[in-house]
Amino acid sequence: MDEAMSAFCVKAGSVRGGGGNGSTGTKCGRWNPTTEQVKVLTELFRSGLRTPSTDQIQKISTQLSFYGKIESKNVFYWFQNHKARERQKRRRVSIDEKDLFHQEEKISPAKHFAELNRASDPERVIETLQLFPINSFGHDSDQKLRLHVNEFRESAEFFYNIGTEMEHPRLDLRLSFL
Amino acid sequence: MDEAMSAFCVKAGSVRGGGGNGSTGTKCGRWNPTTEQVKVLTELFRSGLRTPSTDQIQKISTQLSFYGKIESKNVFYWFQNHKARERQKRRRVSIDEKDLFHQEEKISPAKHFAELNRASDPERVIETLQLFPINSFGHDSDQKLRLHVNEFRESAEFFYNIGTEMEHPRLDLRLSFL
DNA sequence: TCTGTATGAATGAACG
DNA sequence: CGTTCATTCATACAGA
Repeated sequence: MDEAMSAFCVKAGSVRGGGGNGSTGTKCGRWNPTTEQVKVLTELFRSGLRTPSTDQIQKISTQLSFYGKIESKNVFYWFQNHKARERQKRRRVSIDEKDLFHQEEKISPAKHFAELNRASDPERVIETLQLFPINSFGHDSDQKLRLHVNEFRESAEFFYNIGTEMEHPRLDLRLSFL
Repeated sequence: MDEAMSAFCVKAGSVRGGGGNGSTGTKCGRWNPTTEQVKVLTELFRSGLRTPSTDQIQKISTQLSFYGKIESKNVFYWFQNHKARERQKRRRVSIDEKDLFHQEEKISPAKHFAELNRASDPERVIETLQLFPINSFGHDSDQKLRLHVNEFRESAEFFYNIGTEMEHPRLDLRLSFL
């Protein structure tokens, strides 16, 4: 536990861009992204960006600051978390699906669809994302600014013996006291 | 926020395994554990299980699915919350105790006792709990098997160390699709 | 019906 | 990167 905990409050009132965020008073202490910020970040992620470089983080942060207070580390963490959670979720769901046949489907296909939908995100991960430069200040050097390609692997991983695969692992959860 | 807020449960409202579920028709929208499920989870927790591994979560989830609809993430969240709240409560109590010098019992002694009692669980936390080793289908190697793809060890450690002064090119992140 | 509380779910932050 | 912690949001449910 790092007990440093600076905790600087700031939170410019409720300047929050425009989206909802009606949630709370958004005190302070930790970054609370505006809907616009989330939107952009999500879109970048969906575009394939998973591990932005320091430069990219810097740029993204700068741009997002337009919508509200934000720091580089926020962007950094956002991507770390988003990526990690996408994987974690995928892992868990896929596991559940195998167990589904158990008592599955006596319910509307809608539900099944919903679950599948959530888990079926195209695995296409474009590690390289083109952050289109614009000549915002006229004298922009107009350089293409190609963001280097990160290695994308994701090969070896998951699917470790979930218990020798299938047929009900048949282990007893009915603890003695039940 | 999260665009994928799907999952309309429908909860066939019938399958409930062992009866119980005194709750109700349990519509859905969020997991509503049956009394049996809570019982098992609680017992596991009391046994010392605090942070089940992914494997354990799967197994627990599978077993609990007998009592009703449940997903891995539900188990995951359950332990996460339970642990956090126990900790939170404990902290609260200790704070209150110090507060006693100033406040001195505004609440009935009974209630206070109850809280203290509940929070005073032997700190012994068996982080690793042998999940019912019933010699079911045995070969559950239970190993972590974490493949550490060591690439760049710590290259991307944030800390906005923009390093070599590369003047950040003005590029626009306002994606066209926004 | 309204309100307070318990708890499921989500996520920012950070650790190992 | 996977995991864990802290805090907060959202909702089911009990009591008044």
